[in-house]
Amino acid sequence: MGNINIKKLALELNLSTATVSRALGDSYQISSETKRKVLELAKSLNYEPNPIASNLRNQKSKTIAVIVPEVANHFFSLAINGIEEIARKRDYHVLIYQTHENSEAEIAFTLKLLSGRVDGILISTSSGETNNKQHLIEASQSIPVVFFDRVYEDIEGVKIITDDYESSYQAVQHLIDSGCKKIAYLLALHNLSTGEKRSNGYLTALKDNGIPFNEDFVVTSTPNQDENYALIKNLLTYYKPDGILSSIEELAFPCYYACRELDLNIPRDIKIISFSNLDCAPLLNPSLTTITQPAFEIGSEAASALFKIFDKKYFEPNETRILKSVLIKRESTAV
Amino acid sequence: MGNINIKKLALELNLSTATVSRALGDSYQISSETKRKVLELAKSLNYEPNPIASNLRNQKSKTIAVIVPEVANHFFSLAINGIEEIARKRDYHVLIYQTHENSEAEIAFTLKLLSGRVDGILISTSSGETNNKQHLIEASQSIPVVFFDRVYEDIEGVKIITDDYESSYQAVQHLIDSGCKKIAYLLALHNLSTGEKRSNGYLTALKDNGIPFNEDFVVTSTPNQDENYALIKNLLTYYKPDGILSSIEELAFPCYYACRELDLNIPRDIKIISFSNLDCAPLLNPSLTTITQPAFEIGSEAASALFKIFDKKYFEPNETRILKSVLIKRESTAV
DNA sequence: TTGTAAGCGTTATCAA
DNA sequence: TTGATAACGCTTACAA
Repeated sequence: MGNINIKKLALELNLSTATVSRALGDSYQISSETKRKVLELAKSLNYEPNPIASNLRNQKSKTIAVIVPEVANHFFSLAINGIEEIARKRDYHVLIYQTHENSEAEIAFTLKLLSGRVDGILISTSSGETNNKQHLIEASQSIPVVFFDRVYEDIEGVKIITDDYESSYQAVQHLIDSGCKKIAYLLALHNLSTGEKRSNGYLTALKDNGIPFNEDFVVTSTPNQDENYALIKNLLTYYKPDGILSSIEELAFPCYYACRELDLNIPRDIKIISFSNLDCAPLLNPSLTTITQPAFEIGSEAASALFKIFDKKYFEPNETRILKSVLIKRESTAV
Repeated sequence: MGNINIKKLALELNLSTATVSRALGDSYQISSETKRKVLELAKSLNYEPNPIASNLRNQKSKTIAVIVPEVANHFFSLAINGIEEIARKRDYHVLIYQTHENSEAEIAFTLKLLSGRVDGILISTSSGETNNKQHLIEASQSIPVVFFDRVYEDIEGVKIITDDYESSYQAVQHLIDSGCKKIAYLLALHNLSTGEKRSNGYLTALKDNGIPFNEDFVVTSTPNQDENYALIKNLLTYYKPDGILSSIEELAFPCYYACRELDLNIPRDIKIISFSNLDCAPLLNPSLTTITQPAFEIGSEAASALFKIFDKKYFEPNETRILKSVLIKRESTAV
């Protein structure tokens, strides 16, 4: 089972471990006859090389780490799917770490990974309160790191993101075109460039349409879902917006529930758009207009970028790849 | 960064590597003065021990593997979430592998993992056509393995599952109680005990209610989503069931779409229940009656069981933990 | 074409 | 309380 190793193969065949190792590696130095014998015995004994020993010797782990806020989130699980598929093609292994939006956890994971456990890191940053980036800088100085979706623009590194500003702008424009005058914004990821761009899209679209900004219409989300629900209900009750743009998927459902409870009809009384990768969006009641990010592609692009770094050992330090999201108009913003 | 090791610390401090190692491990044999010096230098140089070397020496990887059909599936991503949380508490690392329901892939992953890369495996089996289990038997003979949700009952091993038979039975009973007479079953996982139990629940509930079984009402799902959609449309068009039980989440949406296209009203013309962990079920149009499995708990229970095996080095070879699913009645089965 | 031996970074045994 | 050394399983100069 697990405990058959090169030494035993060598002993059995009256060869040196070196020869066995080379035969297994299909080295040109070894006679085909020897290769045949070694391979035969290896197969018959179900020999599998110990990757840990080989990693130690080769100073690489054939493993990459993926650090995300949550696995159980449509966007991230799709991204992981994309990452895993690329890693599979290269025979790499994928370690998963969840931060639950906790910076401390993110820092701890990141630093622990810099000593050989992985050859590279793919990270979508947590949006915890403490705007701590030192660990990200250290990480990218020490091993290849690719940032995806949730990034800090001011950190040097390869980044795979989407056109957040444009998407957000376009969404607000769509709300305005559909007749909305009082557009609320559910703010999240505020300390990240990702969130900042989404906010800017909202603000600029308002301005370009001559709609004055009113901070009462901005709800800042919290890590607590109940609290978010209360905040949204409060927004709907006291400020009565006629349109909502939610900057993250997690806040779309609470909007629906709050509207139900307050007996507001979507889209008649209020129109809703959300950044979201929910595949049930078309089946909701009413179906939800979404800004949908190419989550799978973000993952596979990020992984590909990482492998490109492995291969070339050179890359533009600030290469950024921007993928396009799509605004899918559905009933929740119907006129 | 990555390349500071015990040897360098030892050199710097004029100590042996043994002493440094012991100091870092807080061994009782080391004077507190020495410990202080070592720890201080280690911290100042940002030293992190190389886990690969330590793994090789200790013959354990502090890593577990999770093998699932898909990451981007609500059930599995929740289960992974549960697994990750437990692993985190024990300072274990989690490797993810997706089989995409491909037995070949599952076999390859499993066998590759038996040579030291991981200390244990958590697996939810793929339901590929070839009913190949040899690799699972080999795996559990060689390292600790815990099976969850999708299992073969005839393989020895620790299993975490749900009450599939009862859930399925109860769902059909609910359909019958709601007035359905022609109940279709969307069959999946047929080669696994999991699927078999769900089928049996369906069959027995029909029998107990004096409803003759009609094989035209059973649709066997395929890996191809378009084909599944066509099969369901065909079922609805030609056999006109008045109730559907879907044995997997993936087939619930196609049912909704097919009903829309055929202008069938849910629940008036046809009632639908699905095994599902979709959190949008209550917001669908109409809201979907579901059998919801405790996905997160299945994951955390499975991980806990694995760690129990690590700890005790002993366990009942066929210990099975059965968690309860819940039938949540919603509009899709309203009378 | 094959063998010897060193070394990857740790840890544990044994001796001092 | 500390040090010398071997060993984990594999790969690769260097030698034969």
